[in-house]
Amino acid sequence: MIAQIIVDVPSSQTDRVFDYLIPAEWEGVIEPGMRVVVPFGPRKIQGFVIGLSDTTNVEKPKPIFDLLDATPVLTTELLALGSWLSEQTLCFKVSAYQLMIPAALRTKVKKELKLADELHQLAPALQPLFQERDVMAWTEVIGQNKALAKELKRAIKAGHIEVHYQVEEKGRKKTERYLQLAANYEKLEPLPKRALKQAELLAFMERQTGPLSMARVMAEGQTTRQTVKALLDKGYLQESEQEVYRDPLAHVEYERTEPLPLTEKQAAVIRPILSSLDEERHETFLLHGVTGSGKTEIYLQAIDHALKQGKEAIVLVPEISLTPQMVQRFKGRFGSKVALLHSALSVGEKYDEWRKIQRREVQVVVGARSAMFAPFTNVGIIIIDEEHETSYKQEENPRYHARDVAIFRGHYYNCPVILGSATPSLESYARAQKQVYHLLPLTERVHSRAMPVVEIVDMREELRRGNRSMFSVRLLEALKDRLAKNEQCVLLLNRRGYSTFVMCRDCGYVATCEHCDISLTYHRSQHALKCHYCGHEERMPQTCASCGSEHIRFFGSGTQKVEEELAKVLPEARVIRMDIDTTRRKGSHERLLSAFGRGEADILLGTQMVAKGLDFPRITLVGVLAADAMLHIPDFRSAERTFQLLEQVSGRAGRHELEGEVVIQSYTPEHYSIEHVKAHDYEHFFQVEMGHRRQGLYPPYVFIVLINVSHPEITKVIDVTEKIVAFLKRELADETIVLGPVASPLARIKDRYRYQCMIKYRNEPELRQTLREIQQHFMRDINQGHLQVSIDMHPYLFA
DNA sequence: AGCACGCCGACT
DNA sequence: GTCGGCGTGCTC
Repeated sequence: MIAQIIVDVPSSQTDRVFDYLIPAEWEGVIEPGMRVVVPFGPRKIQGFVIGLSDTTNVEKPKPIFDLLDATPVLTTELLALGSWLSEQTLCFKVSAYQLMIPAALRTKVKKELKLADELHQLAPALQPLFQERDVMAWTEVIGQNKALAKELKRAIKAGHIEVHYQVEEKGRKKTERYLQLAANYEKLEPLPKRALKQAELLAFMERQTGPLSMARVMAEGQTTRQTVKALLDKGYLQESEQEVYRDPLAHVEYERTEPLPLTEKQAAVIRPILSSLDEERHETFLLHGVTGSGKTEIYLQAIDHALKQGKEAIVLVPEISLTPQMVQRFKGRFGSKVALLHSALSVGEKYDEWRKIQRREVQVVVGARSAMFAPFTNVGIIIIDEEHETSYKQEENPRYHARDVAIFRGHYYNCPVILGSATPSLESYARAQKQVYHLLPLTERVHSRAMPVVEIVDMREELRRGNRSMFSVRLLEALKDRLAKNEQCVLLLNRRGYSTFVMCRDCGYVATCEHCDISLTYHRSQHALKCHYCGHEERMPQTCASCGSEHIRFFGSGTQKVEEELAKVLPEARVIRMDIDTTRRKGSHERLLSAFGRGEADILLGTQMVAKGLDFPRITLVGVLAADAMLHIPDFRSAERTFQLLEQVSGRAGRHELEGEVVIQSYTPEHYSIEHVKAHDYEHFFQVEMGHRRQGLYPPYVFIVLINVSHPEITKVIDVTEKIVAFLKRELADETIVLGPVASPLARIKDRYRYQCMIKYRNEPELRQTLREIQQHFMRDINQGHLQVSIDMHPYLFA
């Protein structure tokens, strides 16, 4: 029997099937989707079995060396998905498969040296190495001593030392010690009279019905490790290891919730979803529901419907740790049927959640992007909440979008896919208009609550009137008003594209990174300058590096600065600040939010992270300090992102009985992305933005491919990019536009120069093949040189 | 990716 | 003469 294997060597030359012989004892045991260890050239490496066959063209296939899994880690469906994904995103097959398994299962190949002869046979220089042991890690010897390495090589050749390859898994299952009485404990010699503690423990154990974890024995039996050990040693107790799940939410209690009665509008929207479920028909729905319209309840009831059919559900939410309230709603409704997968979990915790899914111990997974690969086998419904969020696109290889994966799986299982958003991406909304997706509009808030009133303040006018502070008169008034009424406020400081850089006031010099062409960011806590791309760090300079002037200052406004200003103008206000600095520690996000929820602060001040998912009844004011910060980023989606952010954050106000108000400060209040927030008019914004896209030839009117080339030498980069552009112009259709080469917006990162070119096309059936040829053509340079060519079939980031 | 094989310069 | 530099090609 032959196993078809994708080896764990991410390179274009090994990106194909290799045939291996299945040893007789593993016939019928090895299945597609399992990981194995195989000999590959002189070494041993990991591989994924993707198929079985009776025949092979290989003359003398080598046998599989070892088996890593008892059950497949990849289902038949996931194997197909991986293959499709590698074609779509032009990544290696093995990279696609690695993506689908938890990090704890990734393996490392360890190279070991083993003494295979008598110690004295070895060259004298080598003997000290093997004095105490006969196996050692290759890394211990290599690289530190050239002469020694030479001797080693000779000894290996002579057969005195053998090289072994060990494939090792990174994560371990967590086990706990369990204790129980030994079967024959009554026949043992009685305990000595003075062993009072031991006698107590024995009595305690006699009262138990089954094995008890060590932790519980100590706590409930009021005893210590020494006492336990004494009884173990004497044979009264037996210990066993039991696997336990690391439960990230062990200490959290969830209140059980029941389905809420749906409003008429909600009922109208859920109907087509349920019939798609009942008819086992794949369909992609775009649920366009304004903030506060009750989208989540629709998700919950649709999932419930799928579960009742004995099926499973996958739910994606943007960076789940950011929305504890969302988690609460899922856990509250489905309890232990839910697994959570998000980036705040440790490697081990993620592995445990993944295994719950794999063993069918849960039926619902709620998670971030990668949760879309949950190894379910009977998916009934797939939901992507806040579908416009850019975090659903992975910005490293494999550059995939979770939405595309969702639709693949939806097709496979003939089940509905729901994309939900108050501000859908233009691509999705355009598809809904073309009836590719089924549009489900939900235009009213539940209980017909009013959308918050939006006021836009022109900050130029404010300046003309002599107000140089960062708060407009209107916003300050509103804040004071809420403080007086004991209501709560959210203040958003849009920091994206607006970092704190250091500039000389005399000559205009800006401190930049010496490895990257990008300005350094000032970090107050360490009084240092940092590069956000390579991590380079330097002290804040006293004088300008260019002209020597002492008038060097940092510009830009951080949340800390706003907090200080706030303390000056509203000293009585209690402020919670939420940004990268205050939420870095695990769980701090939840802590800050629940403190705010308990009313321990009046103002929640933060960056983008306060815009999403918050639902507190006492929030009646939302202030946006600089609405246009993001507008000037050179990205065709900047208007779309601005509108989305403003609309999202507006939605935090007045979600319950109290009415909400939004004050948006802007230097370009007439811009359509800001103006249309006023009437919460997505439809109009969409029309205007589509006009711009058509004019500039941007998605959804065309598809875009971004090719980024980087190399330490700028001449090489330009040369390669020019060749790529010339090739593409020759190969692709006349209507297709190839732009470039141009320097990337981040022209240098980590001492590598970066150039890019862009393809805009409508119809190119052979495109992926053409791009593969580029990868092949520069393979040599990529393999040995320092050339990198990255291809993004659907870019969201143009740096 | 590694690793071996193979062909040229500068050393004991 | 050999050691070791790295370009080239292969791994079932």
